[in-house]
Amino acid sequence: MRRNSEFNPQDFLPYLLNQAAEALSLEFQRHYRGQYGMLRTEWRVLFHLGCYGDMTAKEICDRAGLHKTKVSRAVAALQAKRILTRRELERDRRHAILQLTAKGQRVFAELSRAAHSFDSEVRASMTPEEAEILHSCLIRIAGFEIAK
Amino acid sequence: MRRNSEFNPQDFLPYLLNQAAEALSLEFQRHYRGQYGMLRTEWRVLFHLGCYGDMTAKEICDRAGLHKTKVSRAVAALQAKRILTRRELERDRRHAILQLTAKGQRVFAELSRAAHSFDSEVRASMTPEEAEILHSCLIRIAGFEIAK
DNA sequence: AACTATTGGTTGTAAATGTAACTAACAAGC
DNA sequence: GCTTGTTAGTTACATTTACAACCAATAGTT
Repeated sequence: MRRNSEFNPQDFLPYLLNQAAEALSLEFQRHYRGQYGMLRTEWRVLFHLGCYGDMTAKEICDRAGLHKTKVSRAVAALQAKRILTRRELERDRRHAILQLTAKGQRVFAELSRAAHSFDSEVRASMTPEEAEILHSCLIRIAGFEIAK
Repeated sequence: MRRNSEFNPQDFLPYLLNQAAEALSLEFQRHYRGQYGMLRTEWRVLFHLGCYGDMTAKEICDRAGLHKTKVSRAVAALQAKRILTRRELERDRRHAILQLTAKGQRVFAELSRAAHSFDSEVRASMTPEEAEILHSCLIRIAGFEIAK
């Protein structure tokens, strides 16, 4: 059995990051998925609207680093689920402001609470210093900016 | 414009982790993708065989936390590309040991070098202490263990 | 006004993925 | 030997995603 001791997948940051992201997402999905049968992208859109307030699909794309087709379909799905509504601007009829419905806001509030408590749970397994460093490193790495 | 100041997507670890992972993967893809037209899963399988030596598909699944169908398809693709061969065990004909070909080893060596230098590049943007903490946190988080 | 470019967004289609059902080889109990 | 169970791996199908082509509204140029 050949063996290459020089390098280990766990030492390769993109790989490790992927594993960690997947594990954590999966873990969290047990909290929210199934609840409303929503897709990850739909959650993201909801989340952005909830956190930052009404905005156009384009703005969501830019902020979340999502492709416009993904957002387009997520918005359509959320609209069908009565989570959000679109209001066309008469100033420029290409734009449409997306806005959470009352139901959407309820769902967001619930999700946001779940996310918050999940986060503190994870953080509880680290020292404050570790949490701080992890956070800042990830922010920096994420800042490589997915331009799509 | 409504605004929820309590919570910010960037503070939600699964989200941030995802963003970071995606950004870094995308960045690295410029180094390896296109070169051989390999899919991420294929790259992973290759990587595991290269790092840990010959093994069965099952072992790759366990080690890499990948579903068997994914591995199955990746192996078929890699076989078609003459990156690896399968040798059935006569002891138990359900198993087949996967083994990199000479070409596979060349490709692995090349990618491994690229991965290594990419990694040091990323690490160069942090202090050794940060790198150490980031690594250990991610290992711990990834350890939530994707059982699939 | 007419012509082109750009922007916001959607749709069509092919590739990738997840899930479940399946096959084949072996193992264990009777 | 025959039934039942388990394991390694594949296949089939439905869902998701990526990518490109597209459309409609506006901006910019002549």
